[in-house]
Amino acid sequence: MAISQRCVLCPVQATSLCGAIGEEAARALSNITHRIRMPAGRTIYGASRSSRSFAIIVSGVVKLVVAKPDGRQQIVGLQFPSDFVGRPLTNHQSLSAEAATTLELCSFSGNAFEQLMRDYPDIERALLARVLADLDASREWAFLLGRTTAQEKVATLLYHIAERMMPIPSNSLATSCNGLHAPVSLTLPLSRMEMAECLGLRLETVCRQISQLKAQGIIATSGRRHFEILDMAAIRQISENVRSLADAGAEL
Amino acid sequence: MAISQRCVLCPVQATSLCGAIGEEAARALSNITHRIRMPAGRTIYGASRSSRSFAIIVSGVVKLVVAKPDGRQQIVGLQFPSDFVGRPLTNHQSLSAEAATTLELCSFSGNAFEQLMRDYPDIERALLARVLADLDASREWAFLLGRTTAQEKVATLLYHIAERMMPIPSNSLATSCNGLHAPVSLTLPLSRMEMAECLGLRLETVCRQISQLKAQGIIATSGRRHFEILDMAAIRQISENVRSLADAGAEL
DNA sequence: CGGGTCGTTGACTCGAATCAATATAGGTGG
DNA sequence: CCACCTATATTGATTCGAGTCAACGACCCG
Repeated sequence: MAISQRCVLCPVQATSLCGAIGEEAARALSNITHRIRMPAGRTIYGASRSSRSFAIIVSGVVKLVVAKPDGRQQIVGLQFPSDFVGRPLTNHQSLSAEAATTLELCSFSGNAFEQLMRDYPDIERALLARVLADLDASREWAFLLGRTTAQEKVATLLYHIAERMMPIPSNSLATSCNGLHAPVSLTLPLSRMEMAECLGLRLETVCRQISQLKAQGIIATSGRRHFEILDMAAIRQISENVRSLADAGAEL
Repeated sequence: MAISQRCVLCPVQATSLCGAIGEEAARALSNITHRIRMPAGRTIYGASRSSRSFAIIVSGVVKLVVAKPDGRQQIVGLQFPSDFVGRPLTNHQSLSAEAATTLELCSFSGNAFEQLMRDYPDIERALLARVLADLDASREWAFLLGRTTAQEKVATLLYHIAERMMPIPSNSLATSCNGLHAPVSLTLPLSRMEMAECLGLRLETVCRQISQLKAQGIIATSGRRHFEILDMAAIRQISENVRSLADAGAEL
């Protein structure tokens, strides 16, 4: 048996950390995991909660938030299914993680996981690879925050989310949009307010940019969170300067 | 002999990656390193240069830059003495690293280092710890870019640089400023333009904010890059919302 | 000492924030 | 199932901070 019974049906097994480590390590890891669900809005960890546990996202979206005493806050990362959530090797958290949508997590104790990292170097290696990718993504996002217009910010966020929320062939988005305009349909995991918090904008500005994209016939919306990208090429073009190497696999 | 002959005099040995790994690993690492110097402005690595090598900064400052074809660019990180420079575990770079000042590096081949990581898990562990700290710092910086005024940005940058450029007792800054206003003197490793690129501002805006801080008697300048922080408490206060856990050791 | 880069200051513009009013979605209870 | 109610979202009018364009000044080099 290659992978544990309980993992064989897991939809993210192949693309998550567990799929990047050896058989033995994967089996050891599966022994300390358990599935948990939580509703949107729940805080997974933060400056307050010090109980250390980590997780892999099975379904749903997690937002990483930097919040200051005066009320200002900035979403500094989104984590999607197959991403790792948590901050190993420290006891104090500088940011908090919240469920943006209903979540299904494959969760495990922080201490047990850190012991496993010591026992199985390939777990540590796989985590290092993910953290490095997160770091690249975070720095790419810094460019977005510092150097782009509101229009580019909103278009880029839509593009990134579309990219990560698409069903498998992970790069179907990049390829499909080179062909003709097959409209892409997606349900955003974020409210307008949360989009604004991602982008360093106010929610009114996000609204106006969305309206403008609609007026240009580039996107269409129905309901509050359902979007259709009618002209993927246009979205790509608007955000083109922001996605230098995004199609190479960086997260968020 | 605890550490190699050539490392025993190294000023950053204790605080860099080499100081966080075992004796045997440190000796193995010292065998593949060599000191190199380079002038300010030199590109260490980037989308163009694909020759993979890594380094630990002995003296000087490195800036990590995201640059786009249309000329916009954003500095997404500063690395100081004892920091690790390079991007292991990938072949393509999404950002470039440039010498902000004259540099002295302890450099080593990427392939040799990655082999060493496999042989000595504590090297991998130490690198993971550093990358996680960089990730925290990068996310903290995202808050700065997305949610603060020009004034707060400039004050925070000055504070961060002062923090990292201070001679040893690493946290002398935080403590000394709780006492009376012992003016701190520092030479910035950045031009106005580079400060602006760090902060997502224009250089004129950086100038105006510096002038304003001078007018308030909080800082004084002499020459282009020499600064004195006359009122550290004020600098801290202006940037207070930005440094939630900065004193806990995050880099940049 | 002279020239050129870098830094500073000023006048004006513009994009996003702010303040305010209205509209719609989507859940709740009747 | 429908009408209501409240969150959320949208749009409008205005303000304000930072950007832009331009001129001037100072530092540092040869």
